[in-house]
Amino acid sequence: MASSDKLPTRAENFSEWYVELIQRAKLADYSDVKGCMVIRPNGYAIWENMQRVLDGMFKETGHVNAYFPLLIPEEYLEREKDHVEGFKPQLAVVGYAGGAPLEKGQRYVIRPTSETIINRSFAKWIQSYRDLPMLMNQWANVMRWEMRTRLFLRTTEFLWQEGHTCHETDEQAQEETLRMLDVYRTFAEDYMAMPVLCGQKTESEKFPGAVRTYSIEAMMQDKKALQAGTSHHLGQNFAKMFDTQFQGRDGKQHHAWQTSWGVSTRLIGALILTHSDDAGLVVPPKLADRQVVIIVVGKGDERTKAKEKAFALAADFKTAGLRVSVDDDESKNPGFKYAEYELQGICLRIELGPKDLEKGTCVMVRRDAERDPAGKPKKEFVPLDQAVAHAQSTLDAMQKSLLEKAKAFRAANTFEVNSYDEMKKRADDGFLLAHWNGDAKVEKQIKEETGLTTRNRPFDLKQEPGKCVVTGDPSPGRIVFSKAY
RNA sequence: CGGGGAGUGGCUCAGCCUGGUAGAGCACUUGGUUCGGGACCAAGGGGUCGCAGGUUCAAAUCCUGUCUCCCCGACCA
Repeated sequence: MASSDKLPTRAENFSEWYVELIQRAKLADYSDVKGCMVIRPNGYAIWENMQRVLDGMFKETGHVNAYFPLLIPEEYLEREKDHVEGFKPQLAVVGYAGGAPLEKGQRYVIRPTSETIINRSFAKWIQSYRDLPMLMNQWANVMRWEMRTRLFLRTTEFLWQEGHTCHETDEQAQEETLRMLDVYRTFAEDYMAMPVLCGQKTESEKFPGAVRTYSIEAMMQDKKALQAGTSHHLGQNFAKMFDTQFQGRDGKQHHAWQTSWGVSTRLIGALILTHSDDAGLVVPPKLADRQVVIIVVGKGDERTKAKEKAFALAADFKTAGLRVSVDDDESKNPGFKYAEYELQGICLRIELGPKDLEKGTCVMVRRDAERDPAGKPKKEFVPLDQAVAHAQSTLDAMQKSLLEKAKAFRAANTFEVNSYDEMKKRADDGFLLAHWNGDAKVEKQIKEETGLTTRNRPFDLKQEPGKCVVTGDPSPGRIVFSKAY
């Protein structure tokens, strides 16, 4: 088969590699609706695994799921000044329904996020401090009109979860905001094998209507940053606009302190951009839809025997809790299948053929195995009776190794910069840790002149005073600058 | 939204300049031979040429508009 069947390499054209990989691995497809995508079974399966894990984590931290309407009265959004200002350019509005135009005041926006409509309900449900905290989450689709879209990373409609909580005090809301940020960090690192920087966003980068916004920021393989999740302390901003009040322990009425937090199908984009290679998709075992595929090799009687073994082996894998399938399709050559399963990101490939039957072994190939100069990955010959145990330990090792590799990559592409010149020179080099005086105008100037934006001020970055790289003004500590998605 | 590129069977593209009844490779279907890194032979199926107007006896081809995708910017998860 010709080279046209290969993906463009990351070095050749990173964007094209990304787009083609998604389509060839059958993760998603374009639709006829501008800016919207179809998530195909291979992609949706990853999302389902993410949902399952995250939902479990939300439940463990005391949250319950609910569902609120897709359509929000236009007027609700207008109540919170920053909120409407922030979202106005991205709204899709329903202005025609039931066969007739809707008057202003009757129109609906398709939710870009649900703080407003959820507060209408919270206001009814909360009377006393005894009703608090109220810890809720919804899995939903949202719509934000975008100028430029990219599969998974930015689409007009996307799937996400949005957590919304109410608390008695500022401190409790703050705790919740950070607790959920930490849940996101755990998920990113332990499941996605994607290291993230947890920290606070600047004023200009915060959520419209929030008091403070925190984010997890990851570094993609092209060294650009990706905001992978956000957690907001909303203060009493929405509570005041929607009268979300409770009678406190002091007998007086108080507005609730609120938080909201979300991650979206963008995480799938993050996963791809973090781990995948020139052969195709790489998915960490914990999130992979199919962890193991057993490919039957051979012909005639030998093939029949290999097939029997393969199904027996698959049954053992299933018993051990692994997600496995057998491929005994005779119309495709093994070589084709190897390439195809690499493209689709199956974590572990097992080859089972005549030579194995003779020796009582099978061949195992890790998706992230080292490759020789010809591009062939390293193969392991494993006795059949050790196959399950070996596969399990291999998948564990792969999960760890992906995280380590991503960590090393980030470390190798993170730099302290001490002058504006240096910052300009290194603009495309990754994460730049620089002093900045905190002035939004300077932040904007840097963005316009270099394309660099502030990502966040990481909690674990030691804050030592210094001088702003642009103005020379005092700076409380370094903040992360980077080009970003 | 600005600059650049592209839309022709599922995919990659030729044909367009110079209008005349739509092609190739891959993929797909069937049969056979193969099978440990993208197999081969044979026979088949599949396209209102992105969409809408216009010019013309005649439009994939010329003109106008429009939509979508890709790349580079501005806005954003």
